[in-house]
Amino acid sequence: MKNSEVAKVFQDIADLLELKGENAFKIRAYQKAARAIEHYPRELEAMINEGEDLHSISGVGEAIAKKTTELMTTGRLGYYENLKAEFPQGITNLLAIPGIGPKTASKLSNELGISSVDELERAINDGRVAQLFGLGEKTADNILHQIQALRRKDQRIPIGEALPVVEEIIAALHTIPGVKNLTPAGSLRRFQETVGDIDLMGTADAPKEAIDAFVALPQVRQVLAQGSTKASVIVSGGLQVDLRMVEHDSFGSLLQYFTGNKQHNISLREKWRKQELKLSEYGITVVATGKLEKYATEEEFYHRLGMQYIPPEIREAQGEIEKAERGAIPKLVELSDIKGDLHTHTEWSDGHDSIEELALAAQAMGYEYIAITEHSVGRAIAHGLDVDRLREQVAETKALNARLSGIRLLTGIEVDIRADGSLDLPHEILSELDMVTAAVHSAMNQSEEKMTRRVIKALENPDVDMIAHPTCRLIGEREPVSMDLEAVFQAAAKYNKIMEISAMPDRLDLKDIHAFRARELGVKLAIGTDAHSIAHLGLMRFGIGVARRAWCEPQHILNTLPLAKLLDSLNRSR
DNA sequence: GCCGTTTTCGGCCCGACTGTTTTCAGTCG
Repeated sequence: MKNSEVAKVFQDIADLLELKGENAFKIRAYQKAARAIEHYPRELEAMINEGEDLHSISGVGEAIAKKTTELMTTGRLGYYENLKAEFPQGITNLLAIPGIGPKTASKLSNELGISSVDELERAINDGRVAQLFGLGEKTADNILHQIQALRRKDQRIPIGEALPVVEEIIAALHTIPGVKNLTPAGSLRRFQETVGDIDLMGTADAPKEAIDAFVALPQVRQVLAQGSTKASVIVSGGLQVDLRMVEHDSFGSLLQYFTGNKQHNISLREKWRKQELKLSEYGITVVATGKLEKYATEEEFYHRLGMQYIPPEIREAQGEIEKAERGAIPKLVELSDIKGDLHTHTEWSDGHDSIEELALAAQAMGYEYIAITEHSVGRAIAHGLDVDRLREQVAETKALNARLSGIRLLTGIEVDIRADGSLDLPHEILSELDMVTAAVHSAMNQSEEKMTRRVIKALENPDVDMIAHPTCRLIGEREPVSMDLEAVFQAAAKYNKIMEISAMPDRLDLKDIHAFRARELGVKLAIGTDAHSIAHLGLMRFGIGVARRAWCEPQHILNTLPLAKLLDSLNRSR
């Protein structure tokens, strides 16, 4: 059973306990454990099989460890089954509707016998919901809107789609006088792979007037809530944007408060509450005196607490708070550390631009090198190269190297790994290239055992330097292939091969927690954009986001190396 | 149910907005 499935069971238990009116801290314990398990970089199933202790996961104690083991070994959980039997089936679906919490869901179930979204919609339409004590016309109407919105949008959107939207809104808000410091917060700032909504922070001479101007922007389609310091709106495209404004001198505290993640903030507040300090978006309040200290920057905020600054991408309650107190937060890799792109396509296969155009664009970005890695012959649909065309293309690349200065083109290929683990181009040609990247593009539904053997066989092949987009997932579209990543990483470490972090926003593959684990195991990583056009070279920042979430420093990322060292590291001696 | 620089019990983050029960509970992030 996958970690994500276990996490879902504990989240469901938390929902049911809420409906039951259980102790709020017990509910929170289950929610916290569910999140911790979902984001844990190793599969719990393997840990249990190897007799490892689950208590090492923060938030998992004796009871939840025991329940996890029962779930993993028997496929079911008695406690969960009993709990479910106490409620009508499907009732937790009501909790997924914004505005409906446990109290409202219970009321709907107990007084109107509602246990599904469809039933709820009917009850609103015939007026029964508005008549309930404590609810009313307005509430019923809001719920109906939320149900309709829920059906329109498919939950979370990839960060690659959200970032351009927020950048457009920021540009629009900059036209409001007295507004400064506009910055996305929340999951977007932490570079999580998908975001549910957009949290936007800013400061203003007069926050309330800025909020009023915000809701009047032409992009705003619907105003969900509006107060003196915050507003929530739906913009065209259906995305929810929450704007929060404070006065300029509190910006650091505001940004810290709303960047999260939730557990990072809760841990921090709990810790300092014991020291009689209250942390909020307005600053730090000394409880004894009631004095509020304001912080204009996050750096000052963390330093006041005797901690190093913690980069947003690693604020995930994964030990970063303790490390920051010891001064042990590493210097994470940055976009400016990147010296080149190791995964690009040109018009020779399915790319848009010529080799020269791509080379000049890379040079303009300050890169020292890019690898040209077309598809191989097996990818007919991508106009993949056979031996003859690849030789021609390599000849053109080398000619360009002779002509261009300041940028080095590496000859390469993104060669298909066939279903049996062999490559679809022969050693003779692969051995002539600067760099060989191998990737799975077919037979993706193989069993975990087969797929693992297939990829490990490619790693064992001396011609291969790197595995591209290792799990082949497309966020929101295609599930990752079934593969024992732990075994693959161990093979990659053994043979000194590179695993790619694909910066393509709908891939981000390896994903954060997998890159984290690979780094722990000593696997070399590289960030590639998989650029199919010049514009795609700019996607590198998304790969940097993943690498930072995986606690990668420059030395963990191969394409931070200058050209000579990179060539040494590839060690192909040709 | 978890956890420990108050360590095996007694705590457990903080504030904003909405609608309605008009002083506050419910919900959200």
